Amino acid sequence: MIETSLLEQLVAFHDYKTLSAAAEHLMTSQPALSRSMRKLEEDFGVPLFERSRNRLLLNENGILAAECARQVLHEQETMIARVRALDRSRRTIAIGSVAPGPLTDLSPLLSSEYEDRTVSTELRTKEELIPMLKQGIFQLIILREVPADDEIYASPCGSEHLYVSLPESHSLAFRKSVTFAEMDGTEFLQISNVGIWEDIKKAAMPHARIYLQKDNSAIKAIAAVSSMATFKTDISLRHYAPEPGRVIIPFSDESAVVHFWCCCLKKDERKFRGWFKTLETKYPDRNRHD
Amino acid sequence: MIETSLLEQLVAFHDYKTLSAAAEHLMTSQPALSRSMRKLEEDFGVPLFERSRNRLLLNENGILAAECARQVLHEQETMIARVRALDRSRRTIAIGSVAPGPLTDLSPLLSSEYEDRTVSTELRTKEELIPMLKQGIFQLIILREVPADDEIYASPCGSEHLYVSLPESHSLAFRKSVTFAEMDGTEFLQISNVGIWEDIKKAAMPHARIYLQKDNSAIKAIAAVSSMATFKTDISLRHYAPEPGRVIIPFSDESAVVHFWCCCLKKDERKFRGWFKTLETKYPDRNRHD
DNA sequence: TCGGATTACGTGCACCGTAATGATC
DNA sequence: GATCATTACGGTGCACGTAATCCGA
Repeated sequence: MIETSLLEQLVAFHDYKTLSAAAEHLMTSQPALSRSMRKLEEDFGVPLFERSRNRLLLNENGILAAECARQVLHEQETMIARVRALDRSRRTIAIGSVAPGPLTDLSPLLSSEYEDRTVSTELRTKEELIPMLKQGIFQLIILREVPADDEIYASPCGSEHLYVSLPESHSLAFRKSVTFAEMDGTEFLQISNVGIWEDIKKAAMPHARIYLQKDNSAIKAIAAVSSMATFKTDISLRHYAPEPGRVIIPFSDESAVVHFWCCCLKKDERKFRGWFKTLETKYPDRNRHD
Repeated sequence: MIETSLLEQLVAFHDYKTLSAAAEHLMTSQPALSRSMRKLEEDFGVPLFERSRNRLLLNENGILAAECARQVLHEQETMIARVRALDRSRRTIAIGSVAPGPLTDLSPLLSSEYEDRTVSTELRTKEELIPMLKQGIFQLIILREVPADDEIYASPCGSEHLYVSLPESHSLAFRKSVTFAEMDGTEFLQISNVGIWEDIKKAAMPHARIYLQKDNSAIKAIAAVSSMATFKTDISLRHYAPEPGRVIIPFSDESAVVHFWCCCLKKDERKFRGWFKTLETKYPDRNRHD
């Protein structure tokens, strides 16, 4: 068998045409490279070069060998990349969700459940999440429902209730609750992407004007002092400090409450035994489906 | 990059399950292998093993690495085989022909033209020869005609005339020539495969009984003393001694004479410049087509 | 004379094997 | 006690770099 370093040197010689240029590029000496090429020829067992006194050229065999060597080296790199990628994936839990709320609640929990692994989160549509779960891109996904898929295990993981944040001066600021119908036509400022809430709001308040802003602290500050309505949820309220001079009012509509399910592949259920136990404790079954 | 020897050792460990067994198989020492596996881990940059105090196991990464390594090693072997095959092919000239006659004449000529290469010959049908020429399995082929193919160069390389060999006692033994019609229905003994002559004989003498024999010296001896007719050609007569007690009579039919063309790929024409010059000298043009 | 390959030569270190140690069954 | 991996240690070979040589443009 032929050592990888020799193949690299062959490829370098093929690319740089002279031993000296290749040697420089490889940060080695010309004689070392010259010897390597001899050894390579020895290992292949066939002549690879045409030698004149001060010129070394690849012959037909050598050209083929260099081309194949490049291929083999590429295969090796692929191998290394694959192993490293596997290792990385073994050290992280990737969780995808249709909404940011449950991630806010669950990712710290996940981190403490699996202390040696890092948790990465991503927002996606349900249509994207299921195939990505199957491909192993995500180990866990959070949906609004139990998917009709017998490869997938699901467990309830809480709910989220939509609120509106209004300046105290707003005409509805005194209310205990509001309806989507009452708020339809209002202008909202919204920070960042909110997944499925987008669709719910669009459906329930077709005339609302929602200004989506990137999650940028400057904009955030502006929103804090502006008189525009913004959205909150029970989850976000638990995690972030209330803004002074504003009142928080729940939407009373049924569609303002969403229940979530945390899913994994059935084949991975054992791996996440501990995690699902935690979920069951934290979110005692309303209507489990598993 | 990772040295090939380390990958081989990894694969051996994967196969043999313990360092000691793998070390024995690799004809090296246990400590050496232990160190190699550490180095391999270092090179991959990720853990490949689960180590207990006196047990070494591949982890998930390691298993993937071993599987990929096996693949890479296989690629390497393929590379080596390809280069060696190319070298071999560069050292031999493979010539295919529709008939054995021209090979008898030409292969010694080829050998002396290309002293450093070995000549290998094969009998095939025209339908097989042309694709095999294009695939590089043959560098030269001999056909009865100029192929209608603009990738192929052709040059005349002589002709062959069919004769019959009869015992002196035969009723036609006194003739200066015979016709296929006169010989139709005769029993012939024929040594070995003769390519296109087969078809010519079958077409011209549909009632002849030709007993094909393997090229076996015992049978040859029998043929020499038997009274059965056999075939000869001007080429075979030039190369092999006449058989005593027999007369050699040419077929006078037009189809008993065949002209041959030596062909190569146009792209190889330059490589065979010298050879075709030799042919042109030996077989001055009757009706060249190139 | 310069650029490039090879040969000559001395050196260092990387790897090897033996032996010892540690650990588990 | 047997088996297996790892650590320790001393020795050797091999591959390296420098320098010298040779050759061709």
